[in-house]
Amino acid sequence: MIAHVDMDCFFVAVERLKDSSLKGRPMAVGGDPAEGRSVVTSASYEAREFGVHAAMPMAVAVRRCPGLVVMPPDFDLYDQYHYKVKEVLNAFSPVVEMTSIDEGYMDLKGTERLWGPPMEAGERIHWAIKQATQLDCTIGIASTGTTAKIASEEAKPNGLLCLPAGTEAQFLAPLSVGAIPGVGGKTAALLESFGLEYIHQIASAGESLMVSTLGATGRWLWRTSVGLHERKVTPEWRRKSISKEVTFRTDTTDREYLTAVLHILMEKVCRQLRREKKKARTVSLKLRYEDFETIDRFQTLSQPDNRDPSLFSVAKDLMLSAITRRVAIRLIGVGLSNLTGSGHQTELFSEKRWLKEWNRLQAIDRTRRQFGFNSLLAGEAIHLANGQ
DNA sequence: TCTGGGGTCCTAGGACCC
DNA sequence: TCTGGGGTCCTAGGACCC
Repeated sequence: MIAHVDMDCFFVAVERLKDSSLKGRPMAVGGDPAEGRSVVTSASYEAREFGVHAAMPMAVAVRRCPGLVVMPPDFDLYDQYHYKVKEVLNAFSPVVEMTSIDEGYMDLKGTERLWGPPMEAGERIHWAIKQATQLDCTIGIASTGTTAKIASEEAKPNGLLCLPAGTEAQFLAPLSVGAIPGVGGKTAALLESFGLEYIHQIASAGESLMVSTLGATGRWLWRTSVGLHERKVTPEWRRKSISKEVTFRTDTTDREYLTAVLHILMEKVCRQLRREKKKARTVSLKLRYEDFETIDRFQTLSQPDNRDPSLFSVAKDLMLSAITRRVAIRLIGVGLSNLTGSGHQTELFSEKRWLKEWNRLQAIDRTRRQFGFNSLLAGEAIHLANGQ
């Protein structure tokens, strides 16, 4: 059996540990509404009663819920609690996969002798998390990870739902298709256009009909609908990309400004790349125009690299050729993917210049760790750091 | 009402190779 | 004249998740 553990209103709950006067009040974690262009990251149940939910523009949230308390996110603290939760889960099973900051899967196979049957294990885990963090969570347990996740969603908040093997389809039947992880608004609307509104309707449509109309998507939808879709629990997660993006307070057409911001973003992304001892072969650039049209441009290099100057020049060229419209830009982002372990063995010996450059960047990274990011900024980024 | 930032995965077409 | 089939890599776009 697989357990899915999901922390309840995670960010809000952690904020309330810091400041207990926030308990019982409608609150949200997210950007300051006065700063504009921010969004709700996490909303308390009290705020949800006013129609406030995650991803809602903060300006709208404040309008809907006068008196909403807004706290800025404190990701370092959330990270600490994330690790506490992970430690608890690891004490119960060797096969644990945290899939985000506030949820994870664990395989309960072989834990019965220690922790009892699934329901009992679930109770112990629930209690242990509360002891270790003072936080509430909800646990779903089922024969597959996907069904377990749906179960935990249904059991919120502070719940525990264990589906005995064989009862999955019966549990899933009355739920709407949107309860399936991976089915968002667009897919739900598409399914509805076929007359598929509830999970049991997908189940009774049959596998072959689902496959013939929706291909591979139809297959996993059908398998999910009858509780057969497997989701493996894979403990070692490996990051596949690193990216940074910013939305401007005011849209801009100024290419020098865009270039300078791009430079800062690339420095940050490269710093993280080197910290993780990796190299990247693909550089990506993202732009969002003021009308929300969003484009991506990619370039894959023949050799992986981790130095900002060369990666920046690729990103800059991508940006200059990507800007084709005369519309102002609201967001710029840069990403690195096709990551490999830094594997600098060959170059290290064959190319002295490369080695020198690498050592220089290492020194810069060290300085920044000590004195903060803005203590060193190269060329095009400098005027921004000087408080423009 | 006016839309963040960090990610993953899927699809589809074109290039290229055998 | 009409023209395979499969595999892999790359790019662009989109959906989705927290």
